[in-house]
Amino acid sequence: MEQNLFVYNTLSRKKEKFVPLHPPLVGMYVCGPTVYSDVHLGNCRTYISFDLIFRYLTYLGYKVRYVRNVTDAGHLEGDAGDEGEDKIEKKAKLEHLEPMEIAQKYTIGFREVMQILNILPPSIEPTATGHIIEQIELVKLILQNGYAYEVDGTIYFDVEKYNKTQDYGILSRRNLEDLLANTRDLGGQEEKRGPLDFALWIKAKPGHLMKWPSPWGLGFPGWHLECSAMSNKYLGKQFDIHGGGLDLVPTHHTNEIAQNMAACHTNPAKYWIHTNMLTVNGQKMSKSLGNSFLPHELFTGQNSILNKGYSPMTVRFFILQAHYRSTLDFGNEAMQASEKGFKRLMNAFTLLDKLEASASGEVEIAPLLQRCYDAMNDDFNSPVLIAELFEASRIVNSVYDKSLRIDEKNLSLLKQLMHDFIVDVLGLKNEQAAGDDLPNVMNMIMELRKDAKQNRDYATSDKIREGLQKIGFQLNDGKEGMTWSKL
RNA sequence: GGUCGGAUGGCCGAGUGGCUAGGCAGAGGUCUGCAAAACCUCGUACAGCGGUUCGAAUCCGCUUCCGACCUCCA
Repeated sequence: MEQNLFVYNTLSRKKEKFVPLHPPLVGMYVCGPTVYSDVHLGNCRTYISFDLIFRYLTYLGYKVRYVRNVTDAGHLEGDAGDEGEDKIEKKAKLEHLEPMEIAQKYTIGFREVMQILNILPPSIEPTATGHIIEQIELVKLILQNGYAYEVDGTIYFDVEKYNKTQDYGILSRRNLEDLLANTRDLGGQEEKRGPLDFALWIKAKPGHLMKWPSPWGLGFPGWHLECSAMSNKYLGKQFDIHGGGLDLVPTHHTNEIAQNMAACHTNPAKYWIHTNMLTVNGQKMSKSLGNSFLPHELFTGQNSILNKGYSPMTVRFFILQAHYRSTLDFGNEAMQASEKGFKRLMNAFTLLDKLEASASGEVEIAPLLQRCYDAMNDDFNSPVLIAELFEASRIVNSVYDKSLRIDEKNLSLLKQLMHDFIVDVLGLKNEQAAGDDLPNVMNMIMELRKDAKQNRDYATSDKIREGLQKIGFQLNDGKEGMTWSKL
């Protein structure tokens, strides 16, 4: 179909034409959450962005295998190599639970949030603990190829040796000298040959709960290893897209590339895609800064920085109104703007079914449709797509008001356009989820009000309208009769 | 401190050499019993200072401010 998709590649820092390695198949790997706490809204932004990408690629007809992992072991507090405590294990000790109980709890919570935000499940959602064998095999391979060394049951990746033949900073565009010059002395790392070396496999200390037997004794895998092992297993040595948050570039993805290069002699992904951060007052949303909040708090409005709650689709719409590579600043004013805008869009989308075609028309939808494609083909530019959908909404409203005529052919094209891009590509859905009987009941009430109006009994007609308003329904008098919507 | 990125109208946000998105808020109008919605019109914004150019918000340089990464972070 449309073969003019351009994708921004972090490797080249340019937009590149998207050409899959094995069309029509597309392999995409996205770094998922570490399940030791609730995901906050900033995390959600990344998964919404990749959901958009997944949806659009699928819409274009590609057969996408989308792998998004769940990290349930190996992610340490402070990346001091082997000195930090496993995040999940730490939490488990605090709450007197099994580590796997922690992982289970937050995995379920994560999936719930994903579903509420209408984020499609990936094709495969592998866990680190489910792939210990694959990770051990990968460590063996890296050792064999001479890019790692063992110190008392812990295996380190030798960054400086790797950089002699490869470019360690290929993704982050930093050279080794600069990196070395800026390394902090964190102490407790005397085992390592170089300050940048990172652990592939870590010896379990006495009392460590999550550990597995390996050729080097009881231990557990390092954080970066799982993604290399699992992407390799499910997508092959080389696949099309590897993604994640921008903050993963300098460490996690840099080390991932080094691991794959050392083991398989190839950069795992052709296109590296990174999503930008969600900010609050210009600052990155993060747990440590204390400016993060949970999706649930946003939906209910129960957080001091929120002046009210916003529906999940409003949140999704808000996020899609910015391009994934730009920072997006969160604010109550911006949320309210999105809430109204989203309502407007969905209102027009609903009205679409009531439109009547004329024998001849004054609008051509084809150019508008092309602009929708153009927007998405330009590195998944959802804000521009949304602007075009508002243009479509204007057409819908004008036709509904009889100030514009549309013929049969263009009307059906318009219907297809709005459905495809709103529902399939943007993944938005109408939340006015009317119960089965509600439309009939509302029609009945509107009949009564119509009669009252015809009898010039405005006291009654206003009473009906105001009464409905109080319980959350808005009546709108139009030329073509009354419509209603949920407030 | 090092590396990188950004500064767009009241707010959020596209764009990136000429045709100056979009949403929200605001002003005026049409419609309406009144509202609401919808439609039409409007505000002529691109941190500052230089430079390149017929022409720059868009390219180059400098300055100021902000942020990200270098500790874990989507």
